[in-house]
Amino acid sequence: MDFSALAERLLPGEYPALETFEKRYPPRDLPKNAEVTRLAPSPTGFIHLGNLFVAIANERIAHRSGGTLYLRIEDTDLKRKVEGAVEAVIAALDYFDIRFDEGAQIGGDDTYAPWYQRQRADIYRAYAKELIRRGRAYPCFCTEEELSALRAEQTEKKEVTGYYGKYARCRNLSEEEIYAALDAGKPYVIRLRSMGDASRHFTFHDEIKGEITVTQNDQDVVILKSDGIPTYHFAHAVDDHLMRTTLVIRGEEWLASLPIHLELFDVLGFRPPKYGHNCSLMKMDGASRRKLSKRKDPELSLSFYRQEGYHPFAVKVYMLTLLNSDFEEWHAKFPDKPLEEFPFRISKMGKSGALFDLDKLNDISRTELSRLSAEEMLAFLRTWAQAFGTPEQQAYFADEEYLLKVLALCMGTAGKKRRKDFVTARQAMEEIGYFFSAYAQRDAYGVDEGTRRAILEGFLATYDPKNDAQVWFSKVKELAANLGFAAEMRDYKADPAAYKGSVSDVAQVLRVAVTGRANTPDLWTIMQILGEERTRGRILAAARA
RNA sequence: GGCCUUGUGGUCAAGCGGUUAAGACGGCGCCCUCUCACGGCGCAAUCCCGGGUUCGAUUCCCGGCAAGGUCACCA
Repeated sequence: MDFSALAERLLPGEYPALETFEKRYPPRDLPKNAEVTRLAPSPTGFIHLGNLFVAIANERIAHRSGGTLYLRIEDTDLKRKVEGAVEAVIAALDYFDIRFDEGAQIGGDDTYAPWYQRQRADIYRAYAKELIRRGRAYPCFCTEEELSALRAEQTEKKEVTGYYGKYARCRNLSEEEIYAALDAGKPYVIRLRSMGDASRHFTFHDEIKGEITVTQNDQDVVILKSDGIPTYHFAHAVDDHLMRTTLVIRGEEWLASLPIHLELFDVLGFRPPKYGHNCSLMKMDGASRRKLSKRKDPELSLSFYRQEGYHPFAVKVYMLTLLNSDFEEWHAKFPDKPLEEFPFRISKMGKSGALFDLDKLNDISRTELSRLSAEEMLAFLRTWAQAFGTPEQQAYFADEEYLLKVLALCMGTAGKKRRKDFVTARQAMEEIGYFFSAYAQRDAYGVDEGTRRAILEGFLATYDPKNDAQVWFSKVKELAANLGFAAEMRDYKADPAAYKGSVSDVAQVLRVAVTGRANTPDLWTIMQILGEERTRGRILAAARA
């Protein structure tokens, strides 16, 4: 068969010689061990936690090694295209400090552009044409129906499904048959003529998984779809070669198609990049674990963390904790060092899928937020409240001096003991609500009505906002003693039966009256912040209730 | 079902032939204490199963089993 003629018929016209691509996209001039990595999302605009997970790994490795991270858009499937998606992806990653050096909408070095695969159609076709010329690719006229019938037949016979070997009908079409089909205007795809044997295994070194056993590919995969646009597999081989990617870190769902990619690199005469297949994030679903799914799990969406008000830094710390097993220890040891200084290593990445643990994230969030100054916290809360807070919460920012005092109390004084009251911005805003408005909740006073009134009225009788904490508390103790409560905790503990309760019960009544809560930070300070008028008002109201 | 990957407490995990099998989260208890939070101390809880190899296996080998992934003109 005259393959050159066939190639001309299938992909007519002049295409650049393949060497011109090699010249146009020369090897990169980078330091010895620098890695070139990339993120290659499809333009759905939806970027989830799993993407972030892989993105952080790619970013860290590229930049730790003095290499390059670029953004390529895999828009070969029109159905996935969403307007504004690329900007959304860039913004979402930027929120977590992931910056690209070049790529779609980045504006860096554009030597390796275009970054949208649709704009590279001619490049893929040039390579496909060459493959046809060499007899390593061929047109396939099978229809979708025929293909699914084939699949059904294979399933029935318990054989491996797919287009391969004797099942690859169009692989051995005669010249006459091909041209007849072409003349009849039948639609077709271009398939790879695989030379592999699926019964043969070889070992492959994966940067994350180590030595793995892989079978050869024998599938005659589609490389050019009927619209002349390449499939992922083909575009991956061509682009990652031409864009001079050195390391591909991707989700382990790609591991199964690795043999295809390796054969493609081989038939194209390219040297494949190094690969690292990253385990995916899992979630507990009943008794079994499964991959996080965007339909079922709101916490997979990055917008979830924004809406809840998780600090991006905390999310990043958590991701890093899962990504590199020794990160947590390093971060605990050097909490003030920038994350960029952590010696991130691909060899430290885990081999098995980690279960996403919200408890752990919350703990990290608490710790990271507690490290913020009150001013930083305020700025963080303000940004969140503007987008997601209630109008009432937004009004908290009218008096920032007051808010600052509240935050300083809830976070502890810098340098001294830190509190960890805040997990997320949303929760923090709710937490401090009682400083601003009549609290919605009212926890139990823990004493009978008469006692409550006696405590409240007794407190009011000697309350003086000018008293310092010591004096204030000694008055509370005195009040406790007068009403039959133990003024000292140890007295109470020594002989509980001798008292109605302890000073803590008295304080509890005051606390609930003023804040509505059984648990708050230091009560004296709360009264100081609220001021005399509000404090008296609340206690009075509680005494009369 | 075929193929691939993975299997250390509830979760994340150190570990690489000999350990009282780290640490963190969560749980529980105690201390501190006006409550909470912080902090400190402590407790419970783990090497998937069966065979080998070896003086000795969590660690190496083989076989099960379980879980996950994948089998498109989607990426």
